[in-house]
Amino acid sequence: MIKRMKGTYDITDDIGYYQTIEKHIQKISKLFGYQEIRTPHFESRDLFHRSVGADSDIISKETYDFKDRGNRMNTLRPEGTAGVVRALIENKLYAQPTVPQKLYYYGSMFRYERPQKGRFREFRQFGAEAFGSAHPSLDAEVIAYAFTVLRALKIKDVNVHLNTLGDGQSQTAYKDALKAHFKPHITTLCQDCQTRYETNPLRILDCKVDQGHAAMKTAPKTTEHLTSEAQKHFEDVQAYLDAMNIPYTVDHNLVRGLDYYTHTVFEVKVSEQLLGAQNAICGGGRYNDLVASLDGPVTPAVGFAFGVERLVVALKANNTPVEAPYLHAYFIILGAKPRLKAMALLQRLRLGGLMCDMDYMEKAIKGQFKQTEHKQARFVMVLGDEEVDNETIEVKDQKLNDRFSVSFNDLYITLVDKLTTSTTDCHDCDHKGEK
RNA sequence: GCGGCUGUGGCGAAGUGGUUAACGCACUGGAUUGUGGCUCCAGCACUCGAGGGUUCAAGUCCCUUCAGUCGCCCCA
Repeated sequence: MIKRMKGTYDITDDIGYYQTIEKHIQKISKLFGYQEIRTPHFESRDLFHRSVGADSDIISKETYDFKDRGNRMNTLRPEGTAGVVRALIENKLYAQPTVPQKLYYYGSMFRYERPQKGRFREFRQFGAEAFGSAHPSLDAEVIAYAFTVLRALKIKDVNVHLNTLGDGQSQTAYKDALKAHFKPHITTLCQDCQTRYETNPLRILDCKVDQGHAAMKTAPKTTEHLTSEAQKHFEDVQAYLDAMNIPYTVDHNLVRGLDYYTHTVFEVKVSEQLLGAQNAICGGGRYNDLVASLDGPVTPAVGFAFGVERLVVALKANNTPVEAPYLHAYFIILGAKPRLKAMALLQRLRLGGLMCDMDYMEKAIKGQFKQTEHKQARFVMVLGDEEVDNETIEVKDQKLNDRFSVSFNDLYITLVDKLTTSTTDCHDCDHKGEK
């Protein structure tokens, strides 16, 4: 038997969680004025090397690369920002009259990693990017946008961690200061931190092993090396967040793994109880230099990305109700002539907007009734020769535990009437009940 | 790339190296029934992730491998 590839999975019973998430994403994105963009699942390998950073873990050991028959080097996208930026430049979206350009995407990303809770090799991200404005109010809007999505999904216990990396000037000054600070302690740091010292000294700050190390407490803070503009930007972002009542905590140890961030960075975490080790559900920040570094015009930008699988885990732990399979009506068929009639009735009801189904297995009546339970049908009808001859059928209302007879002619209007006047609505469909 | 745990029918889950691999749910057929839902009867794994090995004998021991799961690194 051929099995699915490591780190992939089939969405079957959980489809309701994804549909719920997708529905809310579309709705909230419209509220914030963001338009969907769909870009390819694979891009030139160079794109990711130049955007995410060739030295980053994602590029150095996690990409799916393949050479195609034309000898082109392709890479399955490991994240969404690079492709969106490429599309912005290639399609000259930056020149469009609506500014800033506010875009969102939803789709699969690919990273070659060991799977664990909330982590897969093919996984989905929902992300947003806003281009063209360096104003701190846009940083705050993007964070509010992410926060509102979580609100809509009713995910509790979320915590927005906020930090600034400053502009390029601030970053080099800070990195130098960090290296100078840790240099005398280097031999007492953990193995990972010793390599981090060379590759990315910022990462030493959020090391779990050296958390309690004495040198950690006295380490210089990002804020101490900010230029005055960068400092002002960070304060303004916070002022806008305060004005919008978005809760956050400033976390000076927050650094991010992608190379392109400048100024604001943030992460949304949920409790570890819910998600385990991978409790960062959303990450993002400002990247003012990326568009230019990919040969576009100088274009400041800010964005975020959600891990959809992690949202699903959180939703489940939260017992958030999601859409479940449901039918308005089910026909139980007894014989060939009734089957013919049922097909005709079914088509009419379906065109009228009712979700209907019937037996196709020639099951015994007992088995057919079982199906009505599995498929959660509100109305159940038994269609035999007698019913066909009389053009009348008895309908069982499973919800109100009621039964009544109607002619075939009145069937549709009667069912619609019942669906729209019952005291409870009939799940998520076009026939909402009046409450 | 590294470490822990796990791998028995559609699902859950027993199984001190020794006859025909428990049981529950689900499913199928039948009895009963006011057209099912309760109850009763019957059926449903030549096989224990895969491949080797030890043994008279292996689901049970050993090795290899694959997969799942959780953690490290890193990230969503």
